[in-house]
Amino acid sequence: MYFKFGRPDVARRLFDEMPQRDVVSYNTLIAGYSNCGNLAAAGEVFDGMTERSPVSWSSMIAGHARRGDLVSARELFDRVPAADRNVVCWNAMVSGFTQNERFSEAVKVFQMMLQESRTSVQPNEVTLVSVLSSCANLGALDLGKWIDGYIKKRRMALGLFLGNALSDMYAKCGCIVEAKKVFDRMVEKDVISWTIIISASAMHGLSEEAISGFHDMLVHGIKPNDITFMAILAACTHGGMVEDGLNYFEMMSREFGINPKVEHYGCVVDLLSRAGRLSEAEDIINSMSVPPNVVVWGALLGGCRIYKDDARGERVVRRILELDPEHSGSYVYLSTVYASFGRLEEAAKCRLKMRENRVVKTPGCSWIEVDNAVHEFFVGDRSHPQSDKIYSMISSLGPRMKLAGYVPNTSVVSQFIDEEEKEDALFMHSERLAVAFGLISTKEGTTIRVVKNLRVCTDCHDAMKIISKIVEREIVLRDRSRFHHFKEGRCSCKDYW
DNA sequence: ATAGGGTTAG
Repeated sequence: MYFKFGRPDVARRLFDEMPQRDVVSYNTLIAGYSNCGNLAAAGEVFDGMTERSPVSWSSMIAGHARRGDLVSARELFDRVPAADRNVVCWNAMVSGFTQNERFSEAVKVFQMMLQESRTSVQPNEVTLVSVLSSCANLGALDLGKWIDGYIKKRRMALGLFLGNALSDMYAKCGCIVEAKKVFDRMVEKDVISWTIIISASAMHGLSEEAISGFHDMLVHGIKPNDITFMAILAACTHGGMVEDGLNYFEMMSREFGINPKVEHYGCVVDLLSRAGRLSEAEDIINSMSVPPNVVVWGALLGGCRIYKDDARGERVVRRILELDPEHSGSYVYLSTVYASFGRLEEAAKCRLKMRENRVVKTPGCSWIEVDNAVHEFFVGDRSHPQSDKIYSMISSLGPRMKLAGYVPNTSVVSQFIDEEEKEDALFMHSERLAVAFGLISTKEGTTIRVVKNLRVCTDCHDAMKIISKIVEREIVLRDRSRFHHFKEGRCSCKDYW
């Protein structure tokens, strides 16, 4: 109890004053220290134990994993006596990797667990929830489907946790119909279940469905939370429904008493900026009840780019660089603004400054799941074993794409403004590598599903549309914020994203 | 009695 009230010292005194101490008393102390992040103290108690139980081990593993120290977690895990290596120990590892965004390692641990489970442990609901979350993040649909089958085979109940995790996995893997089926099968639904469906609709550009989902939710007596409003605002942004978005933003505080967080302002500024209402967006930033961050200013900057409002853009860049001197996008944008005014010297200075400050951009990365394995590609990557085949597939597509009307978008501006900038254009963007690998390694006619860590650039978006047409394949590309379904030369986002 | 889990913009 004293741990829960933030008084580990009191808990420790009580422990020391106990006339007798058993394994459970030790475990309680370890768990307490672990939960408040004091792994040194937990380790000291753990090392002093003469007799340990599975609880002692899993508390220690989870404690290290929560702090992101997966190396120590792993070392401990490997030391657990076989008899004590129960399902909770495994779960601590799987969830540890998942919570630290090391999704493919989470999947690997799960697969190791399955190898072992034939004799000793079986995954339970907690394991599956963790792995499904990793699948959702990786876009690993095959494994996700396998887990769905496993749940059915073992006749496991679709409780709130498992149902939500399964539904979210389908949604994030691009199968919105399946996600809804799971939702419908669930006996009990909470605010998270509804939010998953609303945000799934938003991610797929189905704004009307998102809005009707929101109203259904209210009819069912479920109260939206701040995350639900994030989802509904994102739906309005993706659908260009500016007035609706502003109404929901109003409604959030007025009817539901939820104070907008910086994230909500980010959505609204994005909503207005994309629609070209730049001065309204800037007014909102200047009247915010919380200090604006880089994301909020960045959303306005995005609008300045689209609508070529260079004067405002330059102003916004200065604000961003005050907050984050390493913001790569701003340097790139600023140099473009200078270049467009013919101030080439200043443009060059800006690029130089970027190099001096060692501004690092997130490298573009895409991945695709083929035969239960996730294949990862970086910009210009040649490390894949089948790299030669991949590149020859890309070059063989080239002439066919040109014939079908594809014009590479190589203008200086487009190279500057995309997230992966100029020098990358000499290489191949990661999503093209992943799609090409999909083309050479899957059966004709199957849908190709690729996930990307950044947003897709205009040029690749055009290329994907053409490729879907000439190879007669559906390409589902999930980028950082939404899904693009390319089919017969068109994209589900209607080129608004 | 003490351990492990799901939703969030750009």
